Amino acid sequence: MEGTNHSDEELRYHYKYPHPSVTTDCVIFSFDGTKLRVLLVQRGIEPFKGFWAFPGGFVKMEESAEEGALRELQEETGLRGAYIKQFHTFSAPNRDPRERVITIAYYALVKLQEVKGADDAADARWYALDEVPSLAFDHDLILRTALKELRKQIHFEPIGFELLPEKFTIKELQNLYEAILDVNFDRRNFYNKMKRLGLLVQLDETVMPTPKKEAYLFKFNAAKYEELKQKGFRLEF
Amino acid sequence: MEGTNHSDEELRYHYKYPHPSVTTDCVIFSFDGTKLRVLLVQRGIEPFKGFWAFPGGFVKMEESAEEGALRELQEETGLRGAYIKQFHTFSAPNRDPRERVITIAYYALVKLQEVKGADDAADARWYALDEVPSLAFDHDLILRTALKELRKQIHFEPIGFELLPEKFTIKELQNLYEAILDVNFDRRNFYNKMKRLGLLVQLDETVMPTPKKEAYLFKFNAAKYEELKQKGFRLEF
DNA sequence: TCAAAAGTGTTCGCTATACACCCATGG
DNA sequence: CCATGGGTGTATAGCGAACACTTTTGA
Repeated sequence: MEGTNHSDEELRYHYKYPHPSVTTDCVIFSFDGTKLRVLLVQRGIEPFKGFWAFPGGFVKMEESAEEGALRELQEETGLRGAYIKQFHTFSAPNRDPRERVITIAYYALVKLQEVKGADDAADARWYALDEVPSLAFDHDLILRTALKELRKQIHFEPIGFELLPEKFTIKELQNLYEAILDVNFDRRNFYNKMKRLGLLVQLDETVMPTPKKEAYLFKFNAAKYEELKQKGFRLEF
Repeated sequence: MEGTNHSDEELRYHYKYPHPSVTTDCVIFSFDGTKLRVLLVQRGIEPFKGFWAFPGGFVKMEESAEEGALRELQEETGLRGAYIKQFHTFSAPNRDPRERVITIAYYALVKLQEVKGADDAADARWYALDEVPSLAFDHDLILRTALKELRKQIHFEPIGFELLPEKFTIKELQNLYEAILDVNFDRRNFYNKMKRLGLLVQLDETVMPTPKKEAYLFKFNAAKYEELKQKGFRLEF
């Protein structure tokens, strides 16, 4: 395919061989306290007009794909320097009907309360995982792949904390792991395991998540994590 | 950068915006019984002329990146359908001094004895991991990343078997895992663990790896692996 | 005073780990 | 007959999983 439909004057970049377009797409995960959510934007133009898709865009010539993904993330959520991870590059020849587009896909983990303001755009919405509609292009596949990689990743690194506020209850942490891995843990075993790992610091503060009993707040022990990482450890869930 | 230095007639592909080149690079691992090895090819042209690098090439417009990687693998080793896995896409703007090149990197696991014939090319050589010289472009980084991902992957899937012949001794399997993970296991514990997992089938055949005592041959129990994968299991090493 | 949520243990069985014994073979 | 390598076992400690008791609070 020789470029797209523009007049000749606009086609200022010439190559001996055909070149694909390269984009980044960003699967932005957040956690609402109960469910994992992803940020989708509604397409205003064809193809797939009206369909929902992940935020994304072309990789600029002077930036790396990761910088591009961070730029997309910032444009969409206002966040700088959130956790992102490249998880797969999608390159099926006809994944975009217009021209050959290869997309380098990232997932991002953001704290919902840090981004709240930015989601008042009419064309952007946080979808719970079980409410995600059929998506544009191959974005269904991208989402499935992102989830699979997120679940793998969480066995090696405590990335769950990227989705929680600074201070959180054990219950919230458990809900998060259950939402990501789609399993149920025994409350008391989860507590014991976390205690043994030493990745949590119990604070003096408490909150009343329900009007029944107060619950301690915890924060993530980053120092302990770095120490464990040196020795090479495994998170088990 | 507006393409490379060719006469205008040759530059038949025109785009409104600059497009990067997209290549695949293939880190081909094998195992010689003691050490993990990677296949390197020596560059005949600038830049990095004389340096060693991973086999790679442009992704054709009608093939996916994975198909391109399989094609590279076949050209270099003669093997069709070996195990390959995409592990990262490298996109630093100046990773190639000529023009913007983004590379989708795969690692392949091949059985050395199936490829023996193909490595008589003067410009290709199997290097043991601790003998790998300084590589062209960012291929040092690519190798480090490939190894890291291979080590992760082996915790979830028994990909080690892709590097061994059909029939092998427990000792060979242990050597392989030790080479990949760069650790040492107790011979008897390794044996017990493998036995419990049920992923091995002991054959009636024996060999004499050393002139001391005969050793049983085993083969991989693929059916058992599929069964375990259904239930969701974890390989521990 | 009772139901519901949260803090904190205990017990049991399995597995990782450390370690031991026996057998076969070549020198 | 002994050194070496390989097959197979056992004891212990620690963790995962199942399960219990207590406390606090609002209704």
